[in-house]
Amino acid sequence: MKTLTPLNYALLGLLNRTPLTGYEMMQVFETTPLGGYSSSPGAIYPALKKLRQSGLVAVSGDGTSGRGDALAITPDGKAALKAWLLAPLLVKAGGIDLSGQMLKFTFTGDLLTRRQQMAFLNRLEKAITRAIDALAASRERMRDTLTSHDLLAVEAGLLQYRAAADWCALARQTLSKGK
Amino acid sequence: MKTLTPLNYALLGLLNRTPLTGYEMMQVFETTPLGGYSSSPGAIYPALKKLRQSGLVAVSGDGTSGRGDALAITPDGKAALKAWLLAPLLVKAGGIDLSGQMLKFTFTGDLLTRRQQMAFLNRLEKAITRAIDALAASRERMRDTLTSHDLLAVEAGLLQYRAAADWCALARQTLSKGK
DNA sequence: CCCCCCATGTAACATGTTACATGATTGA
DNA sequence: TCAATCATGTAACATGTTACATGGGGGG
Repeated sequence: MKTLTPLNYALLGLLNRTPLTGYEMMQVFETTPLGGYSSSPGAIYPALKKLRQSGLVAVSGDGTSGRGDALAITPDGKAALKAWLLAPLLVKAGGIDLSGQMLKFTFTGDLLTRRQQMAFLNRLEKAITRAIDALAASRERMRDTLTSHDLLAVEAGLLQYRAAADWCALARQTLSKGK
Repeated sequence: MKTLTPLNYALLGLLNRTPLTGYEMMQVFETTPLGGYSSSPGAIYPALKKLRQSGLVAVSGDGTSGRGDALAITPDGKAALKAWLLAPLLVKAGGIDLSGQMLKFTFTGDLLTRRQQMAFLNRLEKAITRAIDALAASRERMRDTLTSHDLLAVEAGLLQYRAAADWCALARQTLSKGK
C-alpha cells in the first residue's frame, strides 16, 4: 500500500459518510467548495482504482454489476483515514496549508472523538501561532531589504493566519457547546 | 512563446528587480515566504532555460562565461510580466488563489503606476466580495445537508476571505498615504 | 588535500489536466 | 428514436519533486 495523496484522502473521507459512485463524487467536487479539488475524471477514476486495489474501498452492492455501483469504504480504509487525521501536522516551507487542514477537520467530525477533535484544533492553533511568529520575525529580520509592497504582502499572510487562529477558537467553542 | 506558468512569472518578477543567478533565486524561495514556491532545482533550471529560449530573460554579463552569470529580464520579459499583472483575475472553482494574488501585487509595485495598482486592488476586492457572497449563498442552499463540521469549514473560508477583503482596504490606504 | 559550498543540470517518478472514447439509461 | 445525461475510463500532455551527477573554487 503506497502513500496516499490528498485527493485519495478526500475520496476516503467522502465515502466514510456514505457510499457513492465515482460520478457522484465528481459532482460533489464540482458543486461544493470542498477543499478545492478538481472534478476531472482523469484524476478521480485512477485514484479510485488505486483505492480499490489497496482494499481501502470496495463495491458496495453484491458485486455482480460493477457499473453504476456505489463504492463504500472498508475497515482498512477507515483505519487509513483515521491515521491520516491523527497524523502530526507537517509544516513545509511556504507555510501551513489551511484549506487542507479544513478538509481534515471536516472529516474529524465523522471519525474522531470530541476529545480528539479538540486536540486537533489545539495542535492546529499552535502551529498557526508558530507560523505567525516566524513570519513576523522574518519580516523584522528583512525589513530593510523589503519594498513597501513586500511588506504589505507579508501583512496579508499575517492577517490570513490570524483569521485562521480566530477560527480555531470559534470552532472549539462551537464544539464544546454542541457537546 | 507558450503560456507561462506561475513559477515562470515569479522568476520574471524577481529578475525585474535585479539580475540574479538561478542559484540565488533558489535561495530566495528557500529563505523567504515568497509565494510558497519550491526551491527544487529540477523546477527552476528548466523554467529559466525556457525563459531564455523565449527571449524573456538573458545573461546579464558579457556573455563569455555563462556560468555563475546573473540573468536579467529583457524588454520582452518586462512586457510579458506587465501583461500578466494587468490580466483579468480568473476565478476557478475552489475559490480565489489569494497567495497567488499577493505575489502578483508584490510585483505591481515595480512595474505599474499607482493608479493601476489601485485598480488591481479594487478588482481583487470585488472578486473577493463576490466569492464571499457565493460561499454564503451555497451555505444557505445546502444548510440541511451539511454537518456542523462542514458548516465550520465554510465559516473558515468566509473568515479567510473577509481577512483578505480587509487587507485590500488596508493596502489601498497604505498606497494612497505613501503617494 | 579534502570537504564544503557555489552553480547548473538531468532522470525517474508522481500527480493532475484536457480532451477524447465508450456504452448504458432515461425522457421528450 | 434522438438527445442528454449517467458512468467509467484512457491517452497525451504539463508540471513539479526527489535524488542524483557534475565540476569549479575557497578555506582549514
